[in-house]
Amino acid sequence: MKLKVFQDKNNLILDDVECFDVPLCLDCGQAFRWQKGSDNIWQGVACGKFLRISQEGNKVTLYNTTENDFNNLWRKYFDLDRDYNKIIRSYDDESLMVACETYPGIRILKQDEWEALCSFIISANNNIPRIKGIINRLCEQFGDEIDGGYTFPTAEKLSTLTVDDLAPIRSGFRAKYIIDAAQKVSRGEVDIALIKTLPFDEAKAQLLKIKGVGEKVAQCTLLYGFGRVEAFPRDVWVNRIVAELYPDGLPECIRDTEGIAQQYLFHWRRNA
DNA sequence: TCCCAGGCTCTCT
DNA sequence: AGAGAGCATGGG
Repeated sequence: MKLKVFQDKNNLILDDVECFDVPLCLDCGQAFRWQKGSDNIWQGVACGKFLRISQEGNKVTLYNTTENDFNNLWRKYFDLDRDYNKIIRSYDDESLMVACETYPGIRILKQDEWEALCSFIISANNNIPRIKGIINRLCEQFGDEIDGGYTFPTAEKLSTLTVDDLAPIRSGFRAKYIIDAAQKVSRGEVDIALIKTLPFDEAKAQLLKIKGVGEKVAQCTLLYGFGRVEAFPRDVWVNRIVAELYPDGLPECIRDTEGIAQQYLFHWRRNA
């Protein structure tokens, strides 16, 4: 995309953005920590920074942000170097085309690997408002304060806790899974750095060693945390879509970008 | 009140 | 290997 980037005092402006709907990206069920503040400015903590961001038409404002931070952090986080127009054009499946036309601004956020893993462990058999609540309490209790928000607690930090310590976040039966994940990741039994280098199936196998991580959570972690867009997480909504539209298999055109197609379809079906 | 939620583990066939 | 119960909690 012919993205224009320039500084306006303390703010970083993006102009002529394509296939980028900031509120949609931040609130379509892939990340759980962004909140809409007053005056339509969204705020949250990611990439170790507290960010406020807003959008009017094709113009996006990242408040109090340098061009360095944009290029080093946010460009990747918002997946701005991927040509979503090209991907959408490559879809020749009718339902998928409708989904893309309806919600063309969806992008796959490249979140922190550990945060994505932990977040989708919490997502199991849970609803999105409650997932957000649990994760917010987790960050407030055990993360570090940073400007207006809190960082996501590290695996090292959480590995020192017990299930009882997590009672205040009210995560239910998932607490023991969070602890197991934190312990395995912090001691390198599940090695995030290694997983980045592994082929998809081997990477998934590593994640499946964690209690509370099954097929769906592993796929979500690989998609939203590791940027593996060939992942195809199947939740109840996606399963409905597959049963209704693709009973004989997924369309050929989504090969290698299954995860992106999945996100369009998920959001489309959920809001139908 | 009841059903369900971006599922997983454990147990029983 | 495949099916089914149980799981904590709270939003709608």
